Amino acid sequence: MLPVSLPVSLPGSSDATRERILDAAVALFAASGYEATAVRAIVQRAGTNLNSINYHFGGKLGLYKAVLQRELERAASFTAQLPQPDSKSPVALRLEALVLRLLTLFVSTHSHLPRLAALEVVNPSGAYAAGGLDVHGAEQRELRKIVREVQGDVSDDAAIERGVRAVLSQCVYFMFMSDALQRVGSPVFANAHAVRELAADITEFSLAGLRAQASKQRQNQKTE
Amino acid sequence: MLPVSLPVSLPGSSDATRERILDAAVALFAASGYEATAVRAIVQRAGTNLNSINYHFGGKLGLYKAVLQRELERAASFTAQLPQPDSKSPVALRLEALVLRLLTLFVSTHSHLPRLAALEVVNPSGAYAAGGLDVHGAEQRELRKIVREVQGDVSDDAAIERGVRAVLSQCVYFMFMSDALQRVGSPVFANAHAVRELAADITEFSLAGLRAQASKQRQNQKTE
DNA sequence: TTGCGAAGTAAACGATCGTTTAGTACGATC
DNA sequence: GATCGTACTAAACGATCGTTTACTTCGCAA
Repeated sequence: MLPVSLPVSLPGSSDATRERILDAAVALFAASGYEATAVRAIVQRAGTNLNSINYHFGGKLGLYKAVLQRELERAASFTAQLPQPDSKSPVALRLEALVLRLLTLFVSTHSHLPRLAALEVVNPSGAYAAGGLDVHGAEQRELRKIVREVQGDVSDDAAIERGVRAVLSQCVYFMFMSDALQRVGSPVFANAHAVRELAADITEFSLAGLRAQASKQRQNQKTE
Repeated sequence: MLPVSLPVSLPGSSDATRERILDAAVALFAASGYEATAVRAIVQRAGTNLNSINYHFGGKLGLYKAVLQRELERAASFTAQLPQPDSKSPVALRLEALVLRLLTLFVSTHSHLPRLAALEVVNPSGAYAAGGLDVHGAEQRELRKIVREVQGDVSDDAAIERGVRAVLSQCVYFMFMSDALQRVGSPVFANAHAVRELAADITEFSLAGLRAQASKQRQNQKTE
């Protein structure tokens, strides 16, 4: 046998090492959180030296921030290619597209981001900005718009907040619970079709809920 | 000055020391989770010796289990004195009472349990049984019953699961988010009145949602 | 009075943590 | 060809972790 250089797993250049570390780190951070993950475990998984994290990322925290940034970018580019109806479409359709977008952001089948975000929300490490809730800022703004539209004339700030919370809570639920549900054995969303069905169901449920909130609000305003 | 024995902060008997440790531990565990909490921090806050945890609880894990058990018992005795309408009351009333019970379980104004449970769900320590989701087993069973009742004739297992998930997700939302919301500055439920209003809103929203799910189900069955 | 066990204290142990320091290999540059 | 900066390696450092061991105190029973 000729001493050929192996095509895979070679130390490679700096960029390759960086990527290997990032790949190992995101898996471990997502599994156990920032504090509970040891840098020795990361470098062992990545097959690099103990010092490589400090060399390439300036330390454990720097690596963690790099991991978060990469996952955020990946998630953004993933949701960017989702269908996005224009603002003239019926509300029901726009709401369903938005719910699907949120679910895609929150269900951790292809991305580690939901898991990392859940860990950050429950136990913030400070690497996220402030509260770490601005990940889906654009989605939340659009949701507010849709809710106002459904509520119609009786819409005020408090009513909008109630509606947004009701819809959003059904989506974030999976960010926190998808791993726990899988752990218990409950069926989790294996394919994109199941996620679309879930989005349709949440939309159905929420549209009726929002209208009920609005009509209740209309009653209250009458009695005043 | 006579060498009088100080009336407060005396080491006291064993039971008093145990309670002091438990009080200090539950606050720190709830703040940072099991792993991130140091036993040295607990004993410092409790004003006891470093070895007191191993002496009274057999170790850090034993203390954690004792903390969980005490919080579970306290929460159970707290929700036990909540209004519970009999099974002949209208569904809307029973649903609202159930939602209020769930919210009381999940909003961490008077108890550390929701916070501990959120940390356990996202990052299980193993001290909880299996997945740690059976805390509200009785409530979940009753919710299933109510959902079936609202859905009426079109109710099957999958439909019930969808309904339960929709209602439950709006309640668990606060278990995970109440601390994060407070951190961001969003108004959180200071008094029992606000929680009751929230329960009424969730009930209103969910009842309409459940009925919409059922009528959709009815449509689907027709077209088959 | 003696002995004993429960409660509390002080000190140290071994393990693990993230980081630092020192040193090597090597291609590019002057 | 000497020099420099990049990538990588190996070893050690200081701090912190949970736990263990040895010891003191003290009420109570034999």
